[in-house]
Amino acid sequence: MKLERPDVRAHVLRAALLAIDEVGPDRLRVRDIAERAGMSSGHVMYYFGKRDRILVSTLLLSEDELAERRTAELATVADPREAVGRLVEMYLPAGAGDVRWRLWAQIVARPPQDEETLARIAGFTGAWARELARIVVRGVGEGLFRPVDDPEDHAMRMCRIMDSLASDVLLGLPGCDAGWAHEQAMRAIRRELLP
Amino acid sequence: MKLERPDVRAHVLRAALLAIDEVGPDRLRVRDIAERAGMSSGHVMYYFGKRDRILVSTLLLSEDELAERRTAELATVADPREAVGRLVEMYLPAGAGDVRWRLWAQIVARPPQDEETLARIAGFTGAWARELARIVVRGVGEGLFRPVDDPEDHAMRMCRIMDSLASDVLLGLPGCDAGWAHEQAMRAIRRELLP
DNA sequence: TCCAACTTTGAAAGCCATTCTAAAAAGGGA
DNA sequence: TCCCTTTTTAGAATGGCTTTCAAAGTTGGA
Repeated sequence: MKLERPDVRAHVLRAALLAIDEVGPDRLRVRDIAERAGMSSGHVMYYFGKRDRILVSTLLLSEDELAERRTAELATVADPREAVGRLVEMYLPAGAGDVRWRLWAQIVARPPQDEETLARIAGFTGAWARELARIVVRGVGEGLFRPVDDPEDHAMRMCRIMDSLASDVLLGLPGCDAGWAHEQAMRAIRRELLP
Repeated sequence: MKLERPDVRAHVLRAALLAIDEVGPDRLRVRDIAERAGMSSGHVMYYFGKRDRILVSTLLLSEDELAERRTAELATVADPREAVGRLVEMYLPAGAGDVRWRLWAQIVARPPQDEETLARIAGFTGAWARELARIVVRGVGEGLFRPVDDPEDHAMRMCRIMDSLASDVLLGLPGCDAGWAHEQAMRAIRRELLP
């Protein structure tokens, strides 16, 4: 059986996700990926050209998948209050080793240059904010939340606060674990939504 | 003339700051620092042991110095409204290449393990928030700002929003330059302070 | 069946942090 | 001042990892 070019890429990215989970994106060697994908390092390079591009592509994949899971899962939550909690839980890192967030950290430390990738990255954060705004609007409509003057703006600010909380979790600052971050985020969000 | 041990370290860190400004913390080679400090690479390693520790120490130095400049400079600003603007300007990156922020990004991507360093890092962000809170309290006292229920909490949230804005600037997301970040930060802060 | 383009491998090149060796310089105590 | 010990310094050796390369293997179409 033979895999088409895009399939091989996807296969490599899954291997990368696995490998990153085990060794972390900073210590990740091309060989770690190649081993897990069952191919040679040179072969992986043939498909991606640069180690960095593997990381970026992996983040894009991971973020794409999470976005899908997000919309799917949030669709099943009727209560907006609960939906906010669920979104926050999905957005924030599950711990200091959270793959998705460690990838983000890596990308920020060494940002891609090409405009197209940057645009996609911006799109991700925008999508999260819009999703949150949608939930808030629904909650306001149902009289569960206090009206917000600009839901998009509010949502964006909340996502920004969560970004920073995530960063503290990743750093492993004393007392800053996943539960703490969730608590902090919820407090900030509730502050504006509940009187 | 002979430099004492701590002086040599400081000398190296200044060289590092210079070097980082020129090549960026990610591409920074130990040799880049050594050259600029007028010593051999081995010698630099003798003092720091690991390249990573140079980066961490450089961030700590840079952050210490900025904290000093901050308190010095803010003491000269009478109007709290102006002081807030000044603080925001000092906090946020001056551009995508901002040394201090690129160092932060590097540290988050590869966090130090030792508790003492982490505690110092946490201290920095705390100090920023306290400084902002102090200004806000003063402004409230003078009747310039709307009263805030918990100034520390407000300040921390604002700093978090700025962290995330900084990250967008560093990434070089389309439209996210230093001016944009300043504008966004000010809007978020004013939102709660001005009615 | 044969050719041209694409895949795949494993080794070579080159770069860099880190370690090591040995020389040089300081610092004291007699 | 003269040794001896400790610290500092330079520069070369090591080992690991990305990236490049050359050659062998496949595929698909003419």
